[in-house]
Amino acid sequence: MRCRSVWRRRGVFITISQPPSWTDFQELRSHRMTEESSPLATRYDALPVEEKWYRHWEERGYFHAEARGGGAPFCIVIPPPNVTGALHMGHALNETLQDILVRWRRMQGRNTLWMPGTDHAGIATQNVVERDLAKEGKRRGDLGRDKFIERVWAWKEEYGNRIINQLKRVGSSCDWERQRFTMDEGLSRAVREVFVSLHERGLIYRGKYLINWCPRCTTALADDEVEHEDHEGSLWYIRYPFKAEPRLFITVATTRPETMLGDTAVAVNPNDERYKEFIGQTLLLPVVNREIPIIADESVDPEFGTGAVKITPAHDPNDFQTGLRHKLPQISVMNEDATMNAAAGEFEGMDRYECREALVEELRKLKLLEETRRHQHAVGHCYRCHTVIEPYLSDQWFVKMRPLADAALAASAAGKVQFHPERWRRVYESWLENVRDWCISRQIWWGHRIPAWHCAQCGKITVARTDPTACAHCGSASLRQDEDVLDTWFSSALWPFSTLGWPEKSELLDKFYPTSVLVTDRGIIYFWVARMVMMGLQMMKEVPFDDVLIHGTILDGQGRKMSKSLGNGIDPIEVIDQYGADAMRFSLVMLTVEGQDVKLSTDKFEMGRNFANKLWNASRFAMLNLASGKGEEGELTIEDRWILSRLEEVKGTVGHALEEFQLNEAIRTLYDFTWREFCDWYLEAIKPRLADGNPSVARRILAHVLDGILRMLHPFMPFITEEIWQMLKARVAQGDLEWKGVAYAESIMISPWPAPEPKLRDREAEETFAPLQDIIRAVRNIRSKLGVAERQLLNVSASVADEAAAARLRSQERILREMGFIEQITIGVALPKPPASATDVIGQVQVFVPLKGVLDLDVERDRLQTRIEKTQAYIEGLLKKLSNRNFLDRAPADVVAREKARCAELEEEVRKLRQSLAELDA
RNA sequence: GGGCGAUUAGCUCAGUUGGCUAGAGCGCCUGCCUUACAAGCAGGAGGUCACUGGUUCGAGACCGGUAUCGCCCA
Repeated sequence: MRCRSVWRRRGVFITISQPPSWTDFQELRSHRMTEESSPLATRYDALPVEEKWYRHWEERGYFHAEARGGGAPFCIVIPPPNVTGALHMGHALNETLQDILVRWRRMQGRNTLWMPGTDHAGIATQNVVERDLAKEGKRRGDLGRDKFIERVWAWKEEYGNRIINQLKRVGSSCDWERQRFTMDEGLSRAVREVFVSLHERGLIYRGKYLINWCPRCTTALADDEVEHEDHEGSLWYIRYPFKAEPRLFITVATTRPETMLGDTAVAVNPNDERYKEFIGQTLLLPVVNREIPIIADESVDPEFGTGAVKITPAHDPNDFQTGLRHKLPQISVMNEDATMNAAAGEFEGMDRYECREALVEELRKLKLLEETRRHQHAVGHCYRCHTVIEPYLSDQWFVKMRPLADAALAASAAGKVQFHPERWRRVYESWLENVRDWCISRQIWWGHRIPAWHCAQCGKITVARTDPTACAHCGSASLRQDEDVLDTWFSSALWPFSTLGWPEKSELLDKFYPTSVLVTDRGIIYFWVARMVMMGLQMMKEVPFDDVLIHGTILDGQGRKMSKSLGNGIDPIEVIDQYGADAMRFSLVMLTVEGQDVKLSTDKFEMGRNFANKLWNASRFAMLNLASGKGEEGELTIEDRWILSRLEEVKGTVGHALEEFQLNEAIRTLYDFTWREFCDWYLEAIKPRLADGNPSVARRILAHVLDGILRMLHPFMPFITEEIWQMLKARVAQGDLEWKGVAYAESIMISPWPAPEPKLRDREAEETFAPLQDIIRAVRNIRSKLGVAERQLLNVSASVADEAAAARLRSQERILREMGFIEQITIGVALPKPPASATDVIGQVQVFVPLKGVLDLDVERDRLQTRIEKTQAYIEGLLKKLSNRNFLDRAPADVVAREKARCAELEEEVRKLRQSLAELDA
């Protein structure tokens, strides 16, 4: 019967007698508890609790905020998830952090609005619906624009709320009554107003430029929507013959031979001696036989390839700029789907990669291919579909970024937008410093259609707030609206004010703009955060938020990003089903420190589940004891004073950590306090007082401290804290157990946050309690090492330095006896060591535990020897320090004094331990 | 090429202005049915704080350099 836990752990019975397993025992016990003693199960069951309270909160309207509500405003706008999206761990973390801030501020009495919603995710959503259509063998062109958009709306109605419902499972206390969508009428009006307004100010323009083109989505993309990846490719060395003497040639190196069909020059560096004499001469473009000049341009790197580069203004961003400088023709050789067009001559109709192969083969035949080398280079991919981007020449709409970016830079420089952690400010700033104009038009159908009309008569464009009937320039009625829609991020950039009612006058906007905090991942600092700041400054004349909290990215157990293609994601909904939302939230916050990435695996959630269970059982214990009898007034004992003082400190630490966005520090503090102090020491300390049947002030303190724990934990673990708190509230009301007049509201989520009251710190109690803990631990250690059962009552004597110390310790005899399972304790000055005693020394106190017949001399000798060695090692360190003249002279006096005192104390400890060791055989 | 981050116990991570013997969770070892909790309790083992040079009375922390891994930008 000695190794049951082993059997249970291994799940195998290895004895002949087959004793009952632990699981059997547990079932029996929990059955007894639930049936006879308490309606509370020994294991916390999260799911029903979470479902119940979320519905309750929503029904009571606790999430709802009004402009006229009391308290200083606190507002967070949600980073709108894609309407096509499904909740992933990144969302779960993001939601959790926002909900903590929101619930905390709400409890503090702030007028708190958490504005939720989704964005229409133009390309992504269109892709999803097109895939649906493809199953029916149709393409969007078969439906036509209007029918297709109807279809997308229908899809949105059916599936668009999925992610919202998933956010609710996390516990998010968003004001759902105010939920918005970027394609809403109101938000669409905001988009249109901003577009027209920026156009009027000359900050939006249209033009033919080289943009990033996704041939699969057949749309333009913004610079930051292109993901660069290093690819192992080739560098082809191609000979371009001179027109005047075709046997001579210049060799150029290129990674993209197919674009040579659009070459309009070859460029060399003007300082490159090798080529100086050829500048101005004419080459014959191979295969095509077009005459192209050799030009000189500073931008050419003489070190790259041969130092001579082909210039293709219509298919390369650098060449485009070079082309402009030298007024070169722009010859586009591809169609929208990256097949070759008529300008490619014999290659027309081929895909760009087919063309590459065919062309290289052709060059080889012509003996114009000099060599091919392996070459590592960065290739841009579409961030939505991962197709290789084609730099492509086309008419697009742009936002002129320089003036907007400068304003955004000024705002961060002036400290109007604070990043947490602060280092992200530089990331944001360096993007703004280098940003190029933003291509905002997309050649798709799902999105905000650009409010610009092309006149068939004069060819000019009319941009208007209301649909025009006549051209603003010539009055013609033959107008056609621009086919393009706007980048989804254009509407997202307006989110902090468009959701609050802008461009209408709105009380909500007046009250809550600028919002308080933005919580997001570093991945969208450019896409979204910077653009919101720019748009906020342009349209509202104020930054959209004061603080930006950048949290880490969730990675898998091996440190890789979670992705569908790797299949390494953890589904938050499955985690919630298995462990509970509170457990998930707790674990995520425990693991996420100051914006560091989080390596996650499902077993990490056991931490949260175990803590929830611990809290549940501690509360269960409290409920059982608060159910009977009233909490009488009376003298506070040492453990009461101690726990109240500890609670006070925790209130301060947690509040301070939250102010500093150190949510991890806050939850860690609460975890340690709840488990290591409240459960391990306070609950254990008051058990005898509760059990002896005498009315006790302990009940009041118990209720009070639990209340404080629950309130502080509520933002982190909203469901379990509400469940327990409601029970506590009922007990407190029945038993008249209020302490210090703390009011119990209707729900914990609208109860006041525990305000720190530093004057309630009781340092004397903490200083008294700590050595008591040490003595108890010493007795436990002796028991454990010498094989004495934990609850076997012992007689102990404690020898102290003087009568005053003895008196102090005697006054705390009760708790020593109760927690140390001591029958009789003798406290005196310079007591002799009883025969056959185990010993330990804690500061000035020497503890003797007589163990006649039990004491194993060898074990005790080892124990003391180890203690002595460890203490001695520490003393040696201290002595070294204290014998250093420099330390004595230069370290602060209090540090020196502290080390001296510590050293003396430890030397005394060692002396006593040595003496005990010597007496052992006596 | 530039920037940022990481490197601390077997694993995952804390360690806030430099100062008690570097902590936690998981894992590991010993013991435990202890009327809140075995998702637990009590006790314990386990660390050249990546390497290197420096600043300092004192460095896991501050400064310089190196290495490895990761992210972002070009």
